[in-house]
Amino acid sequence: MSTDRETVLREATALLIRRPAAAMDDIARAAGISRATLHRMYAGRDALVRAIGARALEQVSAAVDAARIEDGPADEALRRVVDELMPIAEFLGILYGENALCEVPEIDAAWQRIDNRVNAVVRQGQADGVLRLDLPAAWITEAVFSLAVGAGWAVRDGRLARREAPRGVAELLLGGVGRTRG
Amino acid sequence: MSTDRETVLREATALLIRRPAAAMDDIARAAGISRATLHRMYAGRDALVRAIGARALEQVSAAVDAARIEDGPADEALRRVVDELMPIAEFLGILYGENALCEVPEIDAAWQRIDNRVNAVVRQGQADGVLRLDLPAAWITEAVFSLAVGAGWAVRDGRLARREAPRGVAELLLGGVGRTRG
DNA sequence: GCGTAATGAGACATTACTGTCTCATCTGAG
DNA sequence: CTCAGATGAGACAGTAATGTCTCATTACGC
Repeated sequence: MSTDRETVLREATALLIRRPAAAMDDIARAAGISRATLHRMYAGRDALVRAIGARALEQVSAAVDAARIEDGPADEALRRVVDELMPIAEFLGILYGENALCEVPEIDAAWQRIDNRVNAVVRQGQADGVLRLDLPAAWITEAVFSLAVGAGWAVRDGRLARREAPRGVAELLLGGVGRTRG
Repeated sequence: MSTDRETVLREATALLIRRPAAAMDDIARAAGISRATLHRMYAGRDALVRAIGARALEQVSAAVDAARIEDGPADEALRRVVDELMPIAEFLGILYGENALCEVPEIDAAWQRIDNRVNAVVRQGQADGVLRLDLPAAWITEAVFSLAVGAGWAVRDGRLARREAPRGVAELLLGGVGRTRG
């Protein structure tokens, strides 16, 4: 079948999100290839999971790049980053779900760089008076990703329309759900 | 060591959040008991995981009860439920992390009941004009739990002070992070 | 059509975890 | 103190997954 690494990684990701304990056999079948080929492409399960993590980080990093978060007001930057993040929420989700990835130094470092970029934008937004000062910047940053992941799950489970997701995340993040400012 | 089931479940939960693939051996050591005793307390790994899920649901359910979410305005109800949820965010986290639990009918059903209770409060809040109507109730409900779990992670990793967490979640949820209503 | 490379199917040994067992030791009630 | 019950340490077989291998078949460039 489709033996290109892109497809394999995508299918493997999709499966591992649902069943993190899936065996190589299941992963291979999900990707439409044999277990032998999967082993030829990746030295072992660890290597595969690390490749998935690296790929996920590439996607997230590219999304943040595409959002040009360093340009313009922080609130608009956050809207853009959410817009870019939602289509790849699955990749973001696996970075959250597969805690084993945090123990890979390179992956953890790469994640830290992404987190720091968003964090810097948040702090800038606070300094510019665009974002609230009474919430820790680290928490706002965490919320951006948490909400994106949560919305991704909701979309996958059919509780939230895909086209509603980006606006839903951005509106909730920036404006909150209350009609009177709490 | 401490052989009461309460401690064992708590330690097992704490470990499985970090390493969902942990072996019975690791779990026993983390709980300070021998693998033999762990097997005497729970018939097997499945039984242990299901017990953890059931315990987690009890905690979450008790938290929602304690918050009396059906009383008073919805925004205040959400603040109370966040206050009650944060101390047990780890239990909430494992319900999100251990996807295997969703496949246990009783646990999934119990979770649905909790989700529905919060969802009903959200819809009531929208009908009362307290919560925004332009965000799906299901998404707001999802966000409550997503933010609580995310804040729990941030607290565990030292990125957010524990005492800041409840207010941080409630403020972000209800008021958003922007200084101008977005 | 030919030949090289890649794939699929499956055998195989190895490893890791599980679940059960025994037995020595410890603990606590009477 | 004594004894019953609980625990810890570890042996043991069974099982599932891994990683490596071979070989037949397929796909593809020439």
